[in-house]
Amino acid sequence: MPTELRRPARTFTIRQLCQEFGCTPRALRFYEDKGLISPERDGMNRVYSYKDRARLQLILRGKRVGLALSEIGEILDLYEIGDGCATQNAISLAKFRERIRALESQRRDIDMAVDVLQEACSRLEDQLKQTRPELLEQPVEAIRPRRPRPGEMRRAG
Amino acid sequence: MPTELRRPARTFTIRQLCQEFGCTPRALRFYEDKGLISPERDGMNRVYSYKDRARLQLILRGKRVGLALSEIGEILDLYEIGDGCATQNAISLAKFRERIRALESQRRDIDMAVDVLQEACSRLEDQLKQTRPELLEQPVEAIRPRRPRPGEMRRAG
DNA sequence: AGAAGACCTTACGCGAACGTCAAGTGCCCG
DNA sequence: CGGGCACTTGACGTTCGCGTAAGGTCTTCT
Repeated sequence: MPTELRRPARTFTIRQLCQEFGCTPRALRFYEDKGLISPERDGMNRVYSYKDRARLQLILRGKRVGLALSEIGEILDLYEIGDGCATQNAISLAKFRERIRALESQRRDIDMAVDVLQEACSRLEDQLKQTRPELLEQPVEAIRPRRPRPGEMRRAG
Repeated sequence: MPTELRRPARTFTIRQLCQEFGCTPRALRFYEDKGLISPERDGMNRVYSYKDRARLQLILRGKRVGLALSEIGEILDLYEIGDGCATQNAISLAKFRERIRALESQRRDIDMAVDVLQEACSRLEDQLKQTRPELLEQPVEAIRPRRPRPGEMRRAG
């Protein structure tokens, strides 16, 4: 089975990856600046491989769960090690175990937050059913560009 | 049943809450500045009630799941509404539904991240078992204050 | 030829969430 | 009554994760 059939050796432009994952070119270049991805070059232009794409996916996932880019970098490095320094690996291992515990605790937080929000939604629904049932099930922007409230948020940007 | 037995009407100083929840006085004042908590005063000093404490807990939970302080503020406000403007409530409802979806997706991300990390841990363990089995099961700091690596992270703070 | 895109680099800017002084107040303790 | 501690209010500094010009290169279309 020829290699180009097993995996078409496809490459991606920066724009393509951005569209696929919903991020900006600036962000990708920023990640590269931080050493998280290192695409090939065609002249000046960046050329991303499947591997780069996979890394990007991990980066974005990590971000969404609140990892800092530096932490994501450590995790990504792991896949390049192979025969690295044992002490270093031991440190990584301990760190990752900590990370796992943190993530699991975070998952509990999420569950609780969802509960809170869902209870809040029920209360709101009840109220709306009694007053303005036609406003239910609307997407956010279909409702109205909110007028300025008096005591909204004191100095928030 | 007298009230002071049902709930001792206890209050907290800023330091006490900080110790309990592992944050700094600066952070608490910052949240207050943003309108997320409004403790009473004894002269100049802040006096936190059980209610304030509960709000703080929600704030920190929200933070850990990646909510911005402004979003946390909206959620907290909900518990003060009662008979608020219906349109406003409808907007809140839609927003919260969105938030719930986001959180559930985030939960999936966490599950995947945990998988990644756990797989990574297995690989590291295998390697260490073959090379330096005595380093296993150590907490991070018991191992060694890491020596400076050459190509660590190019410009990360 | 000229204009339009898609890419590049450099560099300054920004908002969020605090950290970190500096300077003052109130209260207890020896 | 001086010292120390916990608290206060500014006000400026910092880090992270990019956004946003400004200007240059290369290809491609008309």
